[in-house]
Amino acid sequence: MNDAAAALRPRKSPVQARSAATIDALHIAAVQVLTREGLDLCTTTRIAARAGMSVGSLYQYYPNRDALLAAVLERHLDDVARTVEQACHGCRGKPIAQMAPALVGAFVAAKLRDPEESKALYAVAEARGGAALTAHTHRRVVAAVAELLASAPDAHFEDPVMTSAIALSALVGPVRTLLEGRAPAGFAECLEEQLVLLLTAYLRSCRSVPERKMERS
Amino acid sequence: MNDAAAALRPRKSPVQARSAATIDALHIAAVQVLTREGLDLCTTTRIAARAGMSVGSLYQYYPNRDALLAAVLERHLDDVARTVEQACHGCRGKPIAQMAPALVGAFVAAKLRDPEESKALYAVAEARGGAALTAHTHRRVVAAVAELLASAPDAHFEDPVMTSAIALSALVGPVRTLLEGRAPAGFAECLEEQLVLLLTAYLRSCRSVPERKMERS
Amino acid sequence: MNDAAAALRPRKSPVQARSAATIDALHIAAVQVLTREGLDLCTTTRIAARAGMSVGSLYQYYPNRDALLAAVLERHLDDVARTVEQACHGCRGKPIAQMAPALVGAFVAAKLRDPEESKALYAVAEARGGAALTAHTHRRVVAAVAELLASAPDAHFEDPVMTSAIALSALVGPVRTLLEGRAPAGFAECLEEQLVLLLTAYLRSCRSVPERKMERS
Amino acid sequence: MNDAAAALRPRKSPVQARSAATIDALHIAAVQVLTREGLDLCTTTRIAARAGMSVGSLYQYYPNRDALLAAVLERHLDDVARTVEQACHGCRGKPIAQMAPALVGAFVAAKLRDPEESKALYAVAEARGGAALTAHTHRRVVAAVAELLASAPDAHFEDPVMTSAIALSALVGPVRTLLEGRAPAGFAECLEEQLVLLLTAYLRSCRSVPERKMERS
DNA sequence: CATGAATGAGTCTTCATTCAT
DNA sequence: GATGAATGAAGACTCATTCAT
Repeated sequence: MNDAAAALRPRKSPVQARSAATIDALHIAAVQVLTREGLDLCTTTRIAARAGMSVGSLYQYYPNRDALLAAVLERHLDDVARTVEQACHGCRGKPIAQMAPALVGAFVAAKLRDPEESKALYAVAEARGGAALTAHTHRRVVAAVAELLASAPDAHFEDPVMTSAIALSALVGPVRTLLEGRAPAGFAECLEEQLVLLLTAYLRSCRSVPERKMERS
Repeated sequence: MNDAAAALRPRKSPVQARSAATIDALHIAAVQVLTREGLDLCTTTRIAARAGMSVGSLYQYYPNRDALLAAVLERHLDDVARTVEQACHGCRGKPIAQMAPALVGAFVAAKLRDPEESKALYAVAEARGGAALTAHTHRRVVAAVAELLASAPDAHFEDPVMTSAIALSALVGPVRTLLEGRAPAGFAECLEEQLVLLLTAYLRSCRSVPERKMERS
Repeated sequence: MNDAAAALRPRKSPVQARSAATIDALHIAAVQVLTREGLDLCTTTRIAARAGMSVGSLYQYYPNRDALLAAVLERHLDDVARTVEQACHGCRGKPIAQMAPALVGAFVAAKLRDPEESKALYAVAEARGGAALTAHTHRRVVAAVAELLASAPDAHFEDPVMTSAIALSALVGPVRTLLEGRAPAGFAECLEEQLVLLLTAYLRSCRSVPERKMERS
Repeated sequence: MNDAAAALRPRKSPVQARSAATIDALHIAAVQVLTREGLDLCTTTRIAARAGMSVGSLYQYYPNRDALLAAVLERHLDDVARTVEQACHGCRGKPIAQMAPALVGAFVAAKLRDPEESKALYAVAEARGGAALTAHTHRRVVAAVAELLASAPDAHFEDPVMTSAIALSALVGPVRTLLEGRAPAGFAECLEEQLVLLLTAYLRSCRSVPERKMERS
């Protein structure tokens, strides 16, 4: 796994402004090709061409195709994670009724900012090795939400990490359904509202755990 | 879409016992290769080899690789759908508190019966054209659950299809998190319990207000 | 070449009526498939299917695909040859002015009886080894026409075989142009008339000078 | 037909000298393989190998095997057409007795310059789609000759295009007979002379049409 | 004898990656 | 550093031919 991870690292850090711009161009191009042509047709040559450079240049920045796609995916996941983390910071210590909308809002906004991109990157995540990339960011978000839950004044969670993991996964499901076109008509319009309902209800029924102590007594 | 669908249809129906066995062997082999090697390495040659036959034979039953994978995916989805539909029939007219565990139980059981297979097939579903295959089964399950919800004596849902779609998607999320290895330790053990909690809570908070009055009284 | 020829011989002679019927069916099927699908798609399976039998049966009568196609081609060429030979017999000893229309008529009729078949078989003749098959029949027709020329009362040909070969080839050219769709509009309608003109003119200008004196006197 | 034609277009134009050399090498290799092995064995791998490059390189210049073969055929046909057109220009306005040898000479020279190549390409022309390629060049040559005929001072042709088409086809026949090895001994030696005889005689008997008017009077 | 499922060598074609210019 | 032509391994797929039933 060490080797595998090493093989996916970018070749050079964007120490120079030019590098950063080039890498940006590559990411944008990759997402465009991914979006318009699909993962199968997302070849290095095509990406380079869309980015206005030659294949050779692409290989100056990434050791192979997978490394580039991994980087693109990572950046996307990182964006989502940061957005959610900021939301968490913003409502630390607030009651569940305020946490839920904030969390859902941040998550949905991040994922639906560019739906095509989000959708295309799911395909990348599914491909060989994608799980590892996703896992890291996922844990990060779970941790942030767990911390948030622990700070709720109107609830006590026995296992905040678990509750966070379930809750987040439950939010991901409907968003993915929407992105992948399995949603019935009108789904998009009431998605956020329903997710708030869902999250609030779930968190409320989880916090009841402290009550169990009372039951035991 | 007609053409695309036609291209994925199997070539011959298993009229003879031998054919049926061959097709079964192909499905099993495909899942094994998918599971152990990943979608990229899941080539027709490898599948045929694992199934103990030559590539030619594979092509006698499926017009191309995608058709085989589609058939494997379809069979799996169909299994899940049928399981859930049966559960729905089994608790029609029962209160939410009984519906939720039955639904979650059926769904989780179907998806985790062969976790490796379930996981591997997500990759297939993600690949070009997979959405269409998933969509059909998804609608079928959504419809079954919607009907079930409408039969609940202790609740009235304004838009059962939407509630069903959200609820099911919310169940899918955590199951997928588990299958794809993003789950924290202990996740598997409390998954079903938490999903029941989640579903119950969500359905309770969705039902129309009038019912609540009756509950309180 | 002996081996090559042997490999193309049919497997059994049609001693039984059933064999003859089967072989007929195969020939007809082969021509149909050739005509409708082209040489590339003219596979043994397709031919057998169109002939209402299994591939296995086809191989009972022909050792391989090429042998079947060769037999079909040979039969066609033999038909043409026989037709022309009969025409030759029919106007032996007649003057050129009568020979030419008879020859052209026979040849054109034979080749255009089933234009699709004629055309399709050109493709077969062009394929590997086809030259050998064509050569034999060609020589036969050339010989028949040469003999006819030698019998002309109003002409003496120094080298009847050569004249025959040139003349026949010259007739083939326009017929082929028509069959292969390179002909301008109206070509078909005046083809025979023009070929008679062409043949008559050529034969007249070939015959030895002394004859001309006789004609003028 | 637009799509079909597009699929056969070369991929890149030989902008660089290297490219032009590569394309030339491919054409030469294709003809050699075609000549020595036949159309069936004329595979992309073999062509590339004979050209001293890898298959990949072949596909950098042609989108598929047929496109390469089509290009080779086209180049050959274009050569022939140009040669004949030049001969036509050279004897415009001259009497038939001078036209015929010039035309025959040019045509025979062009076709027999590299007999193996000419022969091999007939097989290509016969293959699926070849007719279309041939047709265009054929029309071009027919038009050039028709124009030439119209310029003859000692003859008037009612339908020069038709006469041209018949005459040219009649020349093609014997040349093809020679190339494909169906010719009797000595054929090659007297071919040109006989074709001149043939063409002259045919044209003379066609021009007689104006004379008919005189007959009618 | 007929059948048609099975075989697998051999095609075409793509695309990640390299390296001479 | 940039370029993009060249590479060739590897995949999908076909079809002539065989042979067990």
